Amino acid sequence: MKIERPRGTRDFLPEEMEKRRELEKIFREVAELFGYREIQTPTFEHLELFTIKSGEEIIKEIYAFKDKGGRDLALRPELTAPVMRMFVNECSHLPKPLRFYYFSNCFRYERPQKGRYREFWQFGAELIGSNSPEAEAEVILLSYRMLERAGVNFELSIGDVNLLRYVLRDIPEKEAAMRLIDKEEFEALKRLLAKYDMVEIYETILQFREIKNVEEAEEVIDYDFSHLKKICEILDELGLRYFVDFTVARGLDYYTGTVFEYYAEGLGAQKQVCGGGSYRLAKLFGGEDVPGTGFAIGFDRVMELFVKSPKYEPPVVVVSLVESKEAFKIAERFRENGVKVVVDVMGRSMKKQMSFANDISAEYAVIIGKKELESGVFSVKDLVTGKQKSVSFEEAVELIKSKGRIDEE
RNA sequence: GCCCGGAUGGGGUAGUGGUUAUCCUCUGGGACUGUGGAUCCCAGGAGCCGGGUUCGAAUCCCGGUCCGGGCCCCA
Repeated sequence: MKIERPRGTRDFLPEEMEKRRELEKIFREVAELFGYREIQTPTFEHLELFTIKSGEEIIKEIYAFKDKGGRDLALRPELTAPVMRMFVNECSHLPKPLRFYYFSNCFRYERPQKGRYREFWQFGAELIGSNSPEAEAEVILLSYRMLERAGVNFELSIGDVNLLRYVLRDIPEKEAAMRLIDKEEFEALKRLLAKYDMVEIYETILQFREIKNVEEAEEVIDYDFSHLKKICEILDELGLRYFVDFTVARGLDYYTGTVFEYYAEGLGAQKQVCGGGSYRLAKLFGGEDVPGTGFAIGFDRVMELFVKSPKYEPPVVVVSLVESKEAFKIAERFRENGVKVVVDVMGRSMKKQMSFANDISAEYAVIIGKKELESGVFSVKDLVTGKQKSVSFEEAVELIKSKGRIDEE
């Protein structure tokens, strides 16, 4: 009986893994260029951390369990809460702003589908200590550059939950209305608002749908847009492409203002590749009321769109006709000189060893027989040209490292 | 949690209520014991799981699991 992978999990073979590392490297480089430093938090936390942030009803979407001491724990379903917990626990005294980035797996108990898995990876960043327009512009810029470098074709929408709260200030069911706006279920929204005789608010929200920038918004509603305007000024100056979209909403009330989302084509129903915004979470977790701004990129979704594939360098094959310990010694000499080599561990004939070298697309074979062992020379065969020559060890290393071709015997 | 569609060697597939389940690829070995790629030969390896119908099920039916797509959700 074969043991299957748990539902919604994946195995990554070398080729896929190399591609993932390549994308990860790009994200890291960009984050570090912005002065962000990597952190890591535990894979599991107290369940409470997540219920405080998101409410009891999220338990059904979480891998929650009791440990042997009866503690209620949960595999992290996201990273903002753990990062803010860490901040409150041990970083409150550090000079602000703090710039952190992370790349970790998260777990959610949901129905898997394209771009959605039960174990998935998030690459994110948090700027802690400020939610000024500059802080928010920086975080948006960082996420923008990361997705850009990854070659993703995306659309960026920037919204303001404060504006929505302002508009909905007299509605008893604010949260529900917010959700409907986020989901763009305007008919249901209309019914909800009609209940409270607030249809004119509905008209205002409908007008929001048409808005593409702050100037247009100012004509629709009397509201202080200076914060958002400042962000837009910076982003415009840098040539970023985005839409102001006030229907970008969040159901939870620790979001304080600016929120943004990135969408990409080609992912089916799961087309959001990144989401972010400003929040006040530190206080919820028992710390001072320090604001933060951050985002999380759905790493696996970006992977679906990430085409660049690093070229795999096959190893040099040491083809041995002598005792294996001699082959091991020679392989070690090459490795000490930075040359990636493999030796036969299958007890194969020379012919088979050559054939294996060919199968893995090796460019060079180093042949070690009695002759070579006695004379101390190395027979290097260029598997691209098919030509071979006898050289010293140093010459062999030099040739292989420079990827030189052997054109004649 | 809901709806739809799938599942045959490691990968890709054919077929059919009835002998030993097709072909390609792959992997290992050999032809060929100091030289790869070509060719040929041999070997390995499969009907998701459980139940039902039937003389007989991989095939039909039901349930489950997993995968894909959509909904819900998306902190």
